[in-house]
Amino acid sequence: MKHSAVRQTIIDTASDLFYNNGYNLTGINEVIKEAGIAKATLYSHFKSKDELCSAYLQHKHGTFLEAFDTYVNDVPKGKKRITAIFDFLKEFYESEGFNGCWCINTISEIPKEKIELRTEIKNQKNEFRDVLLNIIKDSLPELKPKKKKELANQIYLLYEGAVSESFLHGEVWPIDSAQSICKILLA
Amino acid sequence: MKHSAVRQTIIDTASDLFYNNGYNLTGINEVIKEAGIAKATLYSHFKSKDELCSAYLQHKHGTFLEAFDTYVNDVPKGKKRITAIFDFLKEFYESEGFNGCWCINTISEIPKEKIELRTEIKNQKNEFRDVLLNIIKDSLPELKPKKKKELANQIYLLYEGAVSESFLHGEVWPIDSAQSICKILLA
Amino acid sequence: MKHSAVRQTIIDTASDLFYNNGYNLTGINEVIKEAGIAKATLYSHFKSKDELCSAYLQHKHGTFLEAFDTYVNDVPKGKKRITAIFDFLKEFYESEGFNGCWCINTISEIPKEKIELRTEIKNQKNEFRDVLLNIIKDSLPELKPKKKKELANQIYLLYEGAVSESFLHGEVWPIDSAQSICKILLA
Amino acid sequence: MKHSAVRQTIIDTASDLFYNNGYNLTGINEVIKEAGIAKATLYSHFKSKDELCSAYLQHKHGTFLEAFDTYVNDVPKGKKRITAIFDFLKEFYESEGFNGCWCINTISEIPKEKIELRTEIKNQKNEFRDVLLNIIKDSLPELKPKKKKELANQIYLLYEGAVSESFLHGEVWPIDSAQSICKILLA
DNA sequence: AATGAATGAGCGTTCATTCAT
DNA sequence: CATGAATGAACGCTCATTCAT
Repeated sequence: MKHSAVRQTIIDTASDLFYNNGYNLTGINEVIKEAGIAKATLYSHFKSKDELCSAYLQHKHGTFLEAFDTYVNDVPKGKKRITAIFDFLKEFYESEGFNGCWCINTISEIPKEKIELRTEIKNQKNEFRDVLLNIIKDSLPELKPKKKKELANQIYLLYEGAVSESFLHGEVWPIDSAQSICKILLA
Repeated sequence: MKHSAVRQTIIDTASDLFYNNGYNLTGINEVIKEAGIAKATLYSHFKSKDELCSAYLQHKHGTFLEAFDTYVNDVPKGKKRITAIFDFLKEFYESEGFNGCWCINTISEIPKEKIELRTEIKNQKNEFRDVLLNIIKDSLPELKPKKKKELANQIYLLYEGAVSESFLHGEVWPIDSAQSICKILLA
Repeated sequence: MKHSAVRQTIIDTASDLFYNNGYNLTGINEVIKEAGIAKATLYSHFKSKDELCSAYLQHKHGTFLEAFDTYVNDVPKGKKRITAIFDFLKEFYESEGFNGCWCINTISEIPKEKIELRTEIKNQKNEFRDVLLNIIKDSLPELKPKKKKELANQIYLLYEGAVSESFLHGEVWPIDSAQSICKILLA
Repeated sequence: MKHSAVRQTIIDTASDLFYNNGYNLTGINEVIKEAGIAKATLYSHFKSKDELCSAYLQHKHGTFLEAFDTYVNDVPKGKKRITAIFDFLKEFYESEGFNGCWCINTISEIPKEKIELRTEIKNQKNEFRDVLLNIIKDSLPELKPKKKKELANQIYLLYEGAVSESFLHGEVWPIDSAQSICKILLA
């Protein structure tokens, strides 16, 4: 197996385990056993569990953004596309293995001193806000720049709240609620 | 020192440590050292770390609800009181030691099998929604019952999102954003 | 409750727990909880768990000897009475809560240095051998003294083996086997 | 040191300690200190103390059976070989570190729920009975099968009783007594 | 590049016992 | 005389990481 293929196997395996069972609750031994590799192999690809955590976050982020873009861009521009953001979330919520937001989950598990991981998480969220802003720019070009940014932040806030709360309660209403608020904001 | 006083010392100490540094990242040894008690003393008051976790969650919830009620009920009834919810949050955010939501933080740290803790967390959130609903009933009696409940859920969602996001970014804008949306909903 | 009554309650409770669940596996807390007394009350009656262990052994021994005497002396003198020893054991084996020999069980659980407990156990066994010897003297007066003693030791050995092995296997055959050997010895 | 060598070192060390000082009275810390290994090393070889206990029992059993076979098969076939069983036991009793029967000792120390260990112990005893039966088959082929099995059980019972009692009293007479009974049975 | 045995530090928990009240 | 809160020491066990091969 190619070097990079092993690396990807590790990331995929770790991602599933970290996301499903929690970062601290998943031991290195579990990862290597599931990935079918030796312990030192893991440490030759990632110099610490934290570094693997970083790779996990990036992997989830990349996969998410791709799925998100694909879904949303498939919807006609305009307000429809904006509210489709929450349709996407509903699908995400209903998909097998939904476990809330990896960023929120992970930030609770790591000590404050681990600046690099916390920065990674902030960056992801900021990038997601940019993605939302671009969708707005595309879909609602008539809005003033300031208004666009404000709306992006609002939708971001609703989205994040809906992820957390639908997960916490195990119920879909927070997503519906977020979407209904979104429609009001667009009115 | 009275028995119940020791118990409260343990809860206070554990609460600070769990909330500031994380539940799993805080060892029992740290709690007893900080509380100045022996390990067996802790275990005579709480039969497991999980039980102490439960006490921690309840302590935070109780303290929070009291401060919340005091603050909000001090504001004249009506829309003012509703939007004051986010003024309270801003004070909470700016207070020393703000570390986001103990529920969201804790639920990320515990395995799925720990039903009791997860139930405790859900109950707290539902109770908070009820508190919001009662404020609405008090402040906006003219609304239809269904509308009241819907509004309570919306404000709950905004509040929760604002807590998480202000903490994650270390910035106040999510609270402002939530409040501005709230005002729109009340318009 | 009278002082001595409390003491007896403790001994009875501890005896049941030590015998059924093992000496080391039974904690002081379990004893006091079951006996319905305070911890310091126990320690006012027994200055250590070892001392309670001693009382437990003596209690079992006394109860046993009484039941044994009653049973055996009810059988007509002669060889019948000797072999009835194993009928008694069969009843003991079949009684609820049979858990082998408290001496053998306990001696495995305590460190070699605890001479007092080990002596207590040896004394019990020697006393039991004397009891057997007396039964033989009573039942088979025609035997020579040396033969009596030899027979007592043999029956003792068979009895002890039968207790241990019936318990270990959870089967009655070792008692039958012991009895059949006994009959040969008497022939 | 080879992997399997470390494993054997652990078993040897644990066996000495468990057998001499008792299973519950011997902590894992004592085992690793004596074996000169790290705690996690022990747990990489045995996933629990119980599993180590199982290895200890098997080790004692194996060593015992080998010594037993060697000794007994060195004696000419016939009644001599049968009674030599107790000569072997006398040597065992007189050997340094004799501490009774590991099975009897261990079964007193473990809770009833530990079925696996209790089964292991029963199996060892049954295997020993089979060994005795085979010696009888070899040595006294003229006996009827039923008689052979009966005799095996009787000798087993005498042997077990003699082990326990010689250990308990610290005296050799139970072995002599058992052997004398054995001779009667063979007469 | 890959292995897996070995580690030191720490985990949550339980014990028999003491002592101020 | 009885209480029960508090203790220090030890328990069995798991962790992320290293290093000789």
